[in-house]
Amino acid sequence: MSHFSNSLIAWYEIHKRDLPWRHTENPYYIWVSEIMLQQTQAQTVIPYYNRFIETLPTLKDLAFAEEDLILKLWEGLGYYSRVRNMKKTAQYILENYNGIFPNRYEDLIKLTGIGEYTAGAILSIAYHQKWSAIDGNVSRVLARYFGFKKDITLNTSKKMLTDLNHTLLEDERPHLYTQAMIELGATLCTKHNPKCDLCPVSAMCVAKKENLQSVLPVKAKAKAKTEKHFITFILQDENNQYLVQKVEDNLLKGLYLLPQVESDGLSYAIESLMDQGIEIYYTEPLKSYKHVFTHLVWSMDVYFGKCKNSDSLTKIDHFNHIPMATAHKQIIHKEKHYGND
DNA sequence: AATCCGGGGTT
DNA sequence: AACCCAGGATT
Repeated sequence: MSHFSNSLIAWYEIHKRDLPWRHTENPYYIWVSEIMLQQTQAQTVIPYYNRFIETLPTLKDLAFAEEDLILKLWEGLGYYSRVRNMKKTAQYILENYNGIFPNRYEDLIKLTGIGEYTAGAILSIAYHQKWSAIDGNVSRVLARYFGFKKDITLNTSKKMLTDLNHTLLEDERPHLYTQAMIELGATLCTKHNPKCDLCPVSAMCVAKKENLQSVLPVKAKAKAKTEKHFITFILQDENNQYLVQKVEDNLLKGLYLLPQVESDGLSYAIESLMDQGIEIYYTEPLKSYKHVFTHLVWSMDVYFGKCKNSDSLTKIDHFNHIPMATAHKQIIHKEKHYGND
């Protein structure tokens, strides 16, 4: 047992945040929390986690849930394939493991949506097994503590960081070690302005000693975003029902969007919708909006429109009951004087 | 190895 | 505006 993990865990037990998934070791709940926490801050996850396990308290409930329901529970969290993969994996565990969540790495790593980090997190946190779980927080702590100066996103670096982590990971309390490393990265060893004066392991930290906190970890720069321009409609038919379209492409798959056409001008957009059987006979310009994704920016000129009745798209009375993409949910909210919620 | 996949928060 | 977040799948 290392001095490092002793100091780290002692600090963790005093200063850890009270998070809902820390009141359970049920592997189903730990799994739900870990998937939600992928690329998502803990404070954002809390209300989503509570609502999700209240609505779907068992793995079997998730396996049998409708896709519109699970996407509605995920609405606004992003990376929607996470929850579609969870349903698929819940069905797989029900059929192949009799509904018992697997507890071996070679089984977990085969499950859709579970990678090296999440497998390690479930094994260490739910099953108290000695497995590394290297996320962004842990990478940053390790890179600083050991003075690791290579790009941490390289595959070779990930292996080296896993080895370094194993030199610190103790046998007896892997569940506390894993969460403590993450907690340290999330609350003290942050990207900007790390609180080294409060850190339980600052004495031997290379970054602290050499004043490299703002240099480490080294990471490649992100690619520039491309921009796409759309004509977007809040569209009502002659029964005053709104029209929406379910996404079938990968981006936002399974969610609903307002009808929109990638175009610079209104006339082309109206023609394009006409080709899909949507006959627009009135339009009125509203505002323009921007929505930023990870690798993409949508700029949208929004119009209110009226169209003849058609069976081409999905008709709804209001937008509250379907999983809407945030890019359009925010437009609906800002333009609510057009009768929608 | 590079790219895709969301949305919110911080600096 | 740039970067990050309890990352994983696909190509």
